Amino acid sequence: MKRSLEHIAYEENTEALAKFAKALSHPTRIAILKYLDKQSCCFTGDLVDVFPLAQSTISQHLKELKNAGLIQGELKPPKIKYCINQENWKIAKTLFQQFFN
Amino acid sequence: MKRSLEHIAYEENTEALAKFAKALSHPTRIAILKYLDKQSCCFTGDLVDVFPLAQSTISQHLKELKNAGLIQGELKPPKIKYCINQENWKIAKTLFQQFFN
DNA sequence: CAACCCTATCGTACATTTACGATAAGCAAT
DNA sequence: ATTGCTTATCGTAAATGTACGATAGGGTTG
Repeated sequence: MKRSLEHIAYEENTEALAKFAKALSHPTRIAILKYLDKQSCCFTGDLVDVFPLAQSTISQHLKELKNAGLIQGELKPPKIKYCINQENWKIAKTLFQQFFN
Repeated sequence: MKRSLEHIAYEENTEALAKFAKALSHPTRIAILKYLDKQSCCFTGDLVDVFPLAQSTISQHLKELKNAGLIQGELKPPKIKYCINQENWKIAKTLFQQFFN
């Protein structure tokens, strides 16, 4: 990618906002979050039933949402229950609000 | 990418939101929009001076923002004046607001 | 029309994303 | 310990994204 070696010094919160936006940049992930919000929580398998995507693909999207901090998983053997991470959700909400004035 | 051939039928606005989020998914584009908001408008050259990026790279980012509808360009020969596209900006704002409840 | 300024586009290189099937890993129950 | 269920991870393939330098194009001015 021939990137500049030095890191660009962005303004406060710019990168945090970009990171959240990136997590939201795929319609499937938006849809997953909408689903989570509606159901309050769900298991990976539920999503595999809802979307015409492979289980591994869903798992990958969940991983990205988790990495962005927008969701969190809780072990409910043999399943994993995913919920919105309310704390970070609020942070994201605030960042977008501020950004759009 | 071995994509599914058929298009997934997402809920209303899901793809529109993802498209806006994608435009915001790079810190440089966020920074450009913040700059545009502060200055109300600017020329490509201004941004080339502000960011440590090649002119072609800046131009590419502007193109993506334009494709997403978030900015618009106006010919002011020999320059091009870029401004926020207020109409679509409002739409994006509303979509994010709705999404975050 | 020639020269100039500014910006877009082209060509290229490499990283990242998205998708799949196959396989591994974690845990409960038999 | 083995089986079964669920989910994550691996390996792979193709598309997309990000960056650069070089070049082209559009429009004004000399």
